[in-house]
Amino acid sequence: MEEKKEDNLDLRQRKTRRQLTQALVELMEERPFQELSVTDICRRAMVHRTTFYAHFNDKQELLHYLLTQLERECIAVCVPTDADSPRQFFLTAARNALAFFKERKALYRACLESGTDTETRLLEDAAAGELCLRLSQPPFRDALPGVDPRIAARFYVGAMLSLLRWWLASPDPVPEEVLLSHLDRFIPHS
Amino acid sequence: MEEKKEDNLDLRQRKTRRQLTQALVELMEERPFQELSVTDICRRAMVHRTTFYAHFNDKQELLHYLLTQLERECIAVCVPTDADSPRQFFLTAARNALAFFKERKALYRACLESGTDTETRLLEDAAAGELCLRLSQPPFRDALPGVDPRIAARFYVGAMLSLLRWWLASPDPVPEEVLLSHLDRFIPHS
DNA sequence: CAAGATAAAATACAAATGTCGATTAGACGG
DNA sequence: CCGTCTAATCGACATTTGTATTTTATCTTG
Repeated sequence: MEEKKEDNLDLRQRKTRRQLTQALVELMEERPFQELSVTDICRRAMVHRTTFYAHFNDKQELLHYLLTQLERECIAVCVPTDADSPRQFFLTAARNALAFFKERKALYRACLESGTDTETRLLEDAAAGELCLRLSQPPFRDALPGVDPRIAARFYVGAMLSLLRWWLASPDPVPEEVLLSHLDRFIPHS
Repeated sequence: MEEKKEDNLDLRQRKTRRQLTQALVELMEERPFQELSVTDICRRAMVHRTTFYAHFNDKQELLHYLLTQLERECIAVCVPTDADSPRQFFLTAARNALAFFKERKALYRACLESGTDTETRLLEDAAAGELCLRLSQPPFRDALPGVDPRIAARFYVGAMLSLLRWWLASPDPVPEEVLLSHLDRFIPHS
């Protein structure tokens, strides 16, 4: 709703946003997002309901806001700082992502079960953007001649995230190393 | 909600379900799903609101119902009947899927913009299941030694669908042949 | 076709949603 | 520190949601 820089917001606004997101996180650990009402969230956050509507149009928008922050954290954590090939870059990112989500399984599950899986969509766009950027810049620029970096980025990010979703949702998941070794195998060396 | 065989439902039930789904399709072409109320849908469908709740718990459940039907159609249309290798199988399926969604862009967009992109999630599960099944049965069973078919299926289906989403959402999409030639390149020959 | 089953409609209700305008409290700059 | 600006609160309101109960209409089966 608000499109401001987020940092130069009024102190009061940042405070209520923190209270609301915090309340949402707490409540999502108790019961599925679907069953939460705006009234519930406001009660928990000790924020007046009209104030909620001054910030977000509905509860999904609050969730979206929360997940955008999470996504930023994910990108920051997972993108490798050093890699000598696109292949290496991607494999390291995949390994990092696996670790990142393994520790956030609870929140992740809660979001998936909420029906609106905005998380992976947000993440997909952000990650594909990041990878695409790398593929079209100096270090890796000429490593893949004739390949559209946007297509390559979407392809591999989509593959990885789909695998990740499946792995996180599986009641009896394949061992992590098996997953990684398959990834290693599916990605060409050139 | 109802888990019956769908065919042997009471005539009256099938009728109201058709009316409701039809009304939803119509309304989604007028404005985003989010802005539709159960009351709206019932008014358009000429079905009493309490009857709606006898069939579905909320409007997302109706959407889910609609998309499940669409997904069945998609699988039926896209899965190749003949293919002599996993590689060939997948490439043909991808080509078919591209054509299928190109003709349903409007509905697809409407669903994506609705916030709940249950469509692609449903489709991902169904398609991955289908591919996995093929990869673990006679014709292709031994084509990929040492590969877990579930992992391979998720990987390639995820890649394809992510690309598809990007392609459909792009205001100025890459030519279809370019997309397909990249796919051809990204999938190993073995 | 008639009897019994059951889905749809009608009515009513408590709770939640989304939006007002008016008032109070707090943040920020000079 | 004080004046101004603006966010948060309050109270109220029309609408929507989800459910329960009763009545009416329609399908199915023998």
